[in-house]
Amino acid sequence: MSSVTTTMPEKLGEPATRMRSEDRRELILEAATAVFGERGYFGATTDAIARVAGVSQPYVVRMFGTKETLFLEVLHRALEKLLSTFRAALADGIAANEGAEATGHRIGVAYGDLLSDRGLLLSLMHAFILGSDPVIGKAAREGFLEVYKFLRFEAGFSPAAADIFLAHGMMMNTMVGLRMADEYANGDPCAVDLLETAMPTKLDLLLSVNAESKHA
Amino acid sequence: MSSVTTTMPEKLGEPATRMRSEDRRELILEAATAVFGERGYFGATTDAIARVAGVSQPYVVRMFGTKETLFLEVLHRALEKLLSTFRAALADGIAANEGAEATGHRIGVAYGDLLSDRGLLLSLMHAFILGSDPVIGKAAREGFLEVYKFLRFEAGFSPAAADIFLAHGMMMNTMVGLRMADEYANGDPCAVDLLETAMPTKLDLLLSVNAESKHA
DNA sequence: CTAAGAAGTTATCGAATGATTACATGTGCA
DNA sequence: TGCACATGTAATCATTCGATAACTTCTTAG
Repeated sequence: MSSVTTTMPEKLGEPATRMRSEDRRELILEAATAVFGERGYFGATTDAIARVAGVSQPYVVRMFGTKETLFLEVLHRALEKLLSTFRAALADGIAANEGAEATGHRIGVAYGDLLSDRGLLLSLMHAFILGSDPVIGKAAREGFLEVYKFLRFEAGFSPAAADIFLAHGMMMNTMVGLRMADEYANGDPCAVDLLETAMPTKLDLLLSVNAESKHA
Repeated sequence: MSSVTTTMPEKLGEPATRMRSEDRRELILEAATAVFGERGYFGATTDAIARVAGVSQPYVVRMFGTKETLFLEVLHRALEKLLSTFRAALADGIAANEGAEATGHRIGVAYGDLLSDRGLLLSLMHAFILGSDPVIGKAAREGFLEVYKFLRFEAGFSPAAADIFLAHGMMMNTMVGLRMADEYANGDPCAVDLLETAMPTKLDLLLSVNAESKHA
């Protein structure tokens, strides 16, 4: 959930502090999500993931079998978290006895909250544009359709509403991936307009997350 | 412009037919656009690009110096073509004495036409989510802002209109990258809804392009 | 206490990749 | 014609990367 920098570096070389493999697994998945998010599937190395997670490279590989399997696991987790966040927002909206539109807005806000984890949304984005890959592409398509089906059949969005929602989601992801907030900080007035329009109510969050992950 | 498959394979091993280096350069850039689009900056190899272009791998590297320079050149060309296509549409709209809204729609149609080159839009997308890369990220941000400024200050879009336009563009790019049209062909009714809503009037084009690039 | 299993590491391997060098061949111009 | 340059290739190199093997150390059940 929190930034990767919370992980104690463990001074690699000295064995990492012992941990139940289940917990270590979570650390590695978190690290992998961050690294895959920054560099994509091919650009990320198991060694970089291992360093961020504070373990040795072979440990990462052995725990997940292959880099591809690890990526698929990251992708699966990201979609799971996305959908569970959406479902929670939907449940809140229903509990509050809101109309459909208010609940739709609530899910949009929930999406914005996911921005605090750059890696999560960017790993998804990277997967989404690797559709040609026989394995990753298949998983990405299925995942995307799962989200679409949630919007349509659980949240009650019309096709047009789902399209608009997803389009703005892709736009926000792109702003995050571009690190457009850097340009905002640099004072480009266009970047200001762009971000303020594309990320309503979420700009402060994006700026802080962006600054936080700057020392990578 | 046209598909990469139009390039004669040249039966590598036998020297490629002689050509002015300027023309060969275009062939390589076309091949690079396709390969970078499919696999991204890190996933694409200079060897794969060379094979598609019908030349040897060292030739590609020597002509552009480094893979990074080649990618930057591809990125630059893609943005140039995008903007020149938009400017042409804008000029047509002005010549036809249309209102602002009709011209906006015309530019949207022009964007749809760019879908016939998977590589072009997907290379852009790959660049857009590599914002953390010091070199590629910088170029990608500048390029995106250039497009934004065109919409605002040449085409006269409001910030909100530009946001919506770009959001739908990112959505269409994502559909292309996901090869969602495959799922369409597989008969998933949700994929049908999704694509028909996201790519109005462009579905037939997408499906044909997708099918054409299937034998990769 | 001790043996067995769990948690990690070091060492290393083979394949892939970007890059360099040296060489071959075609082409246009004095 | 012949030579200089442009267009290309083959051979090869050093790194990097994912993966495997073999070894160490901690923990815990009996």
